[in-house]
Amino acid sequence: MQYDKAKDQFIQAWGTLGSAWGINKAMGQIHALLLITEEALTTEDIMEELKISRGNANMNLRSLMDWGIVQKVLKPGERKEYFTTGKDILELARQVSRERRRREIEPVMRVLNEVQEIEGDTPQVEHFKKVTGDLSGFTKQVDGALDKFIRSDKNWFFQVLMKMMR
Amino acid sequence: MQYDKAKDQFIQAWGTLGSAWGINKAMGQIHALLLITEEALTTEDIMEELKISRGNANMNLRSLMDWGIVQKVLKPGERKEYFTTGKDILELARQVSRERRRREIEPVMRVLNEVQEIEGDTPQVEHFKKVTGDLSGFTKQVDGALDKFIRSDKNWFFQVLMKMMR
DNA sequence: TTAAACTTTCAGAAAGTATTGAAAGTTAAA
DNA sequence: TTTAACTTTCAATACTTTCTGAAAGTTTAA
Repeated sequence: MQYDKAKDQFIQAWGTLGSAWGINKAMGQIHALLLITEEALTTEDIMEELKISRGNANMNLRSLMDWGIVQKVLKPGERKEYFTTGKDILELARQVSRERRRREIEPVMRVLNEVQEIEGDTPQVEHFKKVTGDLSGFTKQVDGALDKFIRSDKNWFFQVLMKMMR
Repeated sequence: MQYDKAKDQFIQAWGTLGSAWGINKAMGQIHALLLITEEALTTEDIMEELKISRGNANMNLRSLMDWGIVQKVLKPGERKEYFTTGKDILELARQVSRERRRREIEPVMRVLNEVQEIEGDTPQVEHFKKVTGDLSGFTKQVDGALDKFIRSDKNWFFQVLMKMMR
């Protein structure tokens, strides 16, 4: 396979994966492009490579920076902003976990706790408490594990995987 | 809090969580409704409770059945179809993991493997191989862990969580 | 200052998704 | 059979998200 074809396939796949998990396709594609490019790129480079508009590129670069997975690089003597992303996959996974935890797990936990404060003792209410309680318990466990992962180093992750396997 | 309010809040939250993870909102809401309802419900019950059309209800019930998390219940002597969902949260998590693995992780792994077959030995190509290789390695690890989880029983899950924590 | 180089914003357009409702299809009792 | 009860499909529409391009904003150098 040729480099250009492989590159394109990877960028498309990363965009599609993003979409399936609720992340803007262009955001995924920009990230993919930065991942496979060693040097930092300008907005124009990205516009040209991905055939997207300036507004689109700018907006998604901001989002990627909000997520903490793309950094701005300023080159001495240059006005233009360059962008790059860390190439450490574990660190990327940690950052994504951190953000999704904050954005999606936390709000759900808040609701689960709130609805537990329900009045009454009909079977209906009991069942509701049971289900949301189970959900809350499970979510807390996952959240705790995620937190551990986020704070962890490389060794910890592989050690856990080893432990899981045996 | 009153039951009706809690119920509504939970249903909305579940729908919103679904959206954030690329799952149709109505699909999430139907699942939430079935979760907190002990008895199986008909399409009409669901239409009425969630104020959605027959087509919408039917379509999303089919999707939930495709995902393997909602079951059809046939009541003797009745023509109508009833629907219900398992109330075991761990089992739900396993089923969702199974499906997302099949639908999203597998295609990405296929692409990552394909693009590794790239020709050339320029620094560009080397870097591409490095990054996609890392990604592939990480994905395989996660996939393996997920597979283990999917096949696991309740005990295994909690044991792993305990191991992670220490 | 002014002007040039660059970034951000945002209204409107396009594309993508979800939803409706009614017609077509299916099934089982009469 | 026929009919009634029910489910599925699907074209049309509504809604949401994404994208564009140009105008407005900002920063730096002259």
